[in-house]
Amino acid sequence: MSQFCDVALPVPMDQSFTYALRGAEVEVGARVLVPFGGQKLMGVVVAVHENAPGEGIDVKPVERVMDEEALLSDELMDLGRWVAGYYCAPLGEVLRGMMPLMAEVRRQFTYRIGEQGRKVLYEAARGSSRRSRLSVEEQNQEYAVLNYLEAGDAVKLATVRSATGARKALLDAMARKKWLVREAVAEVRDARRLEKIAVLVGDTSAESRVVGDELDPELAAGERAHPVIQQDSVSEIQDGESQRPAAGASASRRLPKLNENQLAVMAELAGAGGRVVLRDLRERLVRNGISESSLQSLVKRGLVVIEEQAEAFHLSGLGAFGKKFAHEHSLNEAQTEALASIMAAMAKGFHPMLLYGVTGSGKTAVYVAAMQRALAMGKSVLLLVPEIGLTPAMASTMVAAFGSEVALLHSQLTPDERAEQWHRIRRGEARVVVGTRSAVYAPMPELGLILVDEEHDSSYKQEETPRYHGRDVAVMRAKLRGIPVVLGSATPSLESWNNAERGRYERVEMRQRVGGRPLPTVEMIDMREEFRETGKEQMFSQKLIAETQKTLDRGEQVIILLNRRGYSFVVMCRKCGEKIECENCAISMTYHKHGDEDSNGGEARVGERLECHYCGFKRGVPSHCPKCESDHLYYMGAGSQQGEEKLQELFPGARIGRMDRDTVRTRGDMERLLSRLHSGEINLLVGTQMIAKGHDIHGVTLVGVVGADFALGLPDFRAAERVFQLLAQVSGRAGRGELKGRVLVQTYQPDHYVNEFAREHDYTGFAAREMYFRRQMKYPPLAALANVVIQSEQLEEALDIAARLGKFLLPAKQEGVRVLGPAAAPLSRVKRIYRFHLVLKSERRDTLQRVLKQMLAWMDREGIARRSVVVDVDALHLM
DNA sequence: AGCACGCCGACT
DNA sequence: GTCGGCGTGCTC
Repeated sequence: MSQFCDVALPVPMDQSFTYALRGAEVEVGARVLVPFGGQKLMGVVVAVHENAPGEGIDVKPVERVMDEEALLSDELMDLGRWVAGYYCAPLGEVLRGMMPLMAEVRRQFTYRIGEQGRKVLYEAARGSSRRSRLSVEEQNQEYAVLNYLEAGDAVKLATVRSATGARKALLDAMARKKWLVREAVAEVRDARRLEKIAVLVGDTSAESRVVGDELDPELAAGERAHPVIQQDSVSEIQDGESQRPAAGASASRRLPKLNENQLAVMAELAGAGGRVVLRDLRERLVRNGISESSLQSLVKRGLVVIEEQAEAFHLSGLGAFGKKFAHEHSLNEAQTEALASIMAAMAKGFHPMLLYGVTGSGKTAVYVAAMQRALAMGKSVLLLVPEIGLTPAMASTMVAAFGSEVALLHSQLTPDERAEQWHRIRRGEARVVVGTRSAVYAPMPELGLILVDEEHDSSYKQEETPRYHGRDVAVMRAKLRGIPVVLGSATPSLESWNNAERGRYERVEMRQRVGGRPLPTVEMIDMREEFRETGKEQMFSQKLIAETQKTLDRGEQVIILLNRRGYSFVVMCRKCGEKIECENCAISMTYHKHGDEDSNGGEARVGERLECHYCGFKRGVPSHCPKCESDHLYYMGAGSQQGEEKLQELFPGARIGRMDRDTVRTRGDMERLLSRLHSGEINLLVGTQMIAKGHDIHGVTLVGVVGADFALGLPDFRAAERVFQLLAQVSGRAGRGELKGRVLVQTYQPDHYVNEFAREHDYTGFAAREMYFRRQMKYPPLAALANVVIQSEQLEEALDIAARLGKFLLPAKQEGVRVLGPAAAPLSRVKRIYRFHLVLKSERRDTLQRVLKQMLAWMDREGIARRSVVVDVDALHLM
């Protein structure tokens, strides 16, 4: 039995902490609750050993072992260590992000009366009053608290508050002046939601907990007709409290005479397989005119027991598209070949593949087929998707194909639901996991295949510590497990493309659309020429307007991409040239004309406003320039809201819908909008890049692209790649049905290579051209890159740290690390925080990593707070 | 990060 | 003399 364990805690420090076990047993990968600097924290055991830490360290005991066996497998622990090392993030923070079980620990405080408090109370009783600056009510409250705690027990915050009405701040203030003693406690609870089910006796499952007294309060107080089983074989969460199994269930089996209603209840239960969720059963009984007392009698007689089990997971709103996917889908030749390659890889151990398939080539069908094969081989499968909420069709396809074997992990789950799914997966109940970024850590037994859909999508990158890339973690997980990983995309990231070119990934191509449908033709509309001809700055060109009209007249559908939210994204004063910026950010505010929260059939109409798209700050629309008082305010730059308005004017007969973050907030919004598109209720859709995401709407034959080349001017080495991806993806929405599609791209730079390659659907050509630029400039994927962002609310502090880091990094240049900056970040101030940055590039990733680690260690020594320096390894953008 | 401790200025 | 604000440094 070991004496000590090292624990990784969710604090921004690159070290673990040693605790005494005092006889407790614990495995690496288990969670423990430990005291830490006046708090109680949940951490993960990273080592168990006999080595007492050095002199002067006051080793404290582990307060509680939360898991008897490892919650995180060796594989996931290794993955966590890799993520921490690669992304220069503290292991404890990485591990916290790997298990969404924080809902199971509630941090709390208790308060009890201190010596000083007793003295105060004693003096008050003798009539002497104290001087205080507090209000009379607050003083009274203080005395109420002292009175309440007089017995000396430690009482939870919530209890003190409900008894005396004292706020937390008041209690903390009392603790500070030593009237009270404050202590951190942490409550552990099971996050699984439980539901009651009625079970025909003889059908009890070991996983359930019988609570038979729920239906009849008298029964609970009096004699029980059957023994109560307290059986909980699921041991992830040890309550630590008494939960021992009682004697087995020997249900009394005198067969009494049952009346008609009771027999009906029995029949109903039997007909449903002997187990029915109580809520549903009650509903059915009511419908059949059977009173609940019949059920109660059966419970009393021990013929039916009420158990609790973890509630079945719920899939909301998947009905709309659920039927689309046939189980036995016939694959075409390219799909069959792709499937064969994946299946061949299953025998090879670690084997990364790039599935490059043009839009509409049927990648999803290949995924499903591969997943079914893997399941048949007894393996479980992980499918990562960018954002489930944005592509409900993917979710419903998976549910249609895999039913209750699938667990969906998406951002809209509550912490409890997330924990519940996590346990379900770990128990092996869900052998198919479909989820966003963090699902890459799903605790899957027998994981045999990982698929990453739309692997180029930027939502795979976490934009806070640990700043990992879900796709890259997926590849590393596959490597650690020795299994294949498939990265699918119509527009692969240059990283993955490069890996395929170098032979590190097997490349599998699907160059044809399913059903032999052609890719749409893509035409550029030169907006410079348009301006010369019309002399006006128009949002939509004559040609796009004419073609839209024709398409609508033919009864077909049109999608128009306008990749900016709001009405106008710059408000400028014509007299002094001042642009209205956010108070908190160095960013132009966007004008929203009547903030229509729900223009797609909704009611809410908020007044017009200016909005900052970075921090969310909103303000009213000024009538005068805030700087020079002139009233010549000028609204520039059209967003989707204005696009919708203009289209309404141009096509009064069209049935227009809008898809952007203002109109689509939840998955439900998205589903409703898509279903109106599918039904043809909407025939003209305008929106931001959301509309480019994998939607499969057969009636769309024309796609218009407005102002996409604006992004080419951004100070970002990936700008061209982003625009190409956007053009290719949105083009992919056209011509998915019987009729051929057409794409019209309005641009001021028709000769830009992005536009030229996009016109020809030539991803390969684009990649080669772009790779040349990256090679010359030593940008990824031909160099490893890290963005080091210095941030502080104080400008001087930010400048100072930036300068010191710059100086520290000077010698790194000798090691072949290029250091750009320090310089103001392109977003020089966000949410009141000033931002500077340094960009580090190196052809050797290990060198870059070493330099970053040295820098972080040096910062520790220098006392530079880690929160003021963000290290973003493989940054997707340098803003 | 979050928290305790300690120094200082403000106010009774 | 007392209170509370905030900067500093530590957490096994």
